[in-house]
Amino acid sequence: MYSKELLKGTLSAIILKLLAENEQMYGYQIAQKVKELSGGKILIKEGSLYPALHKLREDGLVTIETVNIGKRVRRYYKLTTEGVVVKSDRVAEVEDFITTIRNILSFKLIGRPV
Amino acid sequence: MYSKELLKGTLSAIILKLLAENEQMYGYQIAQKVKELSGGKILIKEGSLYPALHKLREDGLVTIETVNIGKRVRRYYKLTTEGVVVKSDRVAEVEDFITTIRNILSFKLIGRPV
DNA sequence: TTGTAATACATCATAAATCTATGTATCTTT
DNA sequence: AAAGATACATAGATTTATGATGTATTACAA
Repeated sequence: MYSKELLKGTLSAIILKLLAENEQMYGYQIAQKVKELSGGKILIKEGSLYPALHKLREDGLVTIETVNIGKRVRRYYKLTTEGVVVKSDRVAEVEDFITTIRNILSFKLIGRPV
Repeated sequence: MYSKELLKGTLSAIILKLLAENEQMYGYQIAQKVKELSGGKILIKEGSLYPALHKLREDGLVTIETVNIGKRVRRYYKLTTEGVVVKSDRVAEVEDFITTIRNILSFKLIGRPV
């Protein structure tokens, strides 16, 4: 796991990005997906995830749909129209920021297979 | 300027990196250098910079030398032996983190292999 | 069948880091 | 003479992630 401070400012961008790609996801699923995509290096804790999702809701960027799976509750999150727009802005900002940091820290570019 | 949260966790790595490259620097100079290297996109505020520098001192990563320039005080910061080691760790961590985030957000690299 | 891990939600108190605002003071340029 | 740049510093507010804790169901292994 990375120093927890590093994640700050990027978590909402990550969530918005995943929702943009997957149409709808529930909280636990988002955490698992991030764990998977990061090779276990980013583990989003419940205390981070749910407040972040509720804030996205408050900001009007996602809608919540509650579904009962058997006796268990599951809440699906979907991007709103505004959420789609904000997602692009946030992701672009993180991308720009990363480019700047990489310049300052003199990181080399390494191609990754897609 | 980026969302201020984005900088969190990277500031000390940036400072350590600059000190590793420049042997000794003073606070104001560090702020100016970061501004320059970031194309004006990262503006480190005094309220961020000086506490960060003092913390590096407390952690034994830098030494401080006070110099009088005319009647003005200037404090030069230099990496300690431990500071050199920690600098490499911190920079590597940020690099690794950035790579992970880039994967998740699917940033494209110029000239990447397909 | 019992217990443990995984699934799935949630909140509160805390910690860490940066920013805003404020302060002091000198030097340079107009 | 005034304004802006240089140069340091701290207190308090803010943001955001985490740790700890809580509830409850489902699946799997001992």
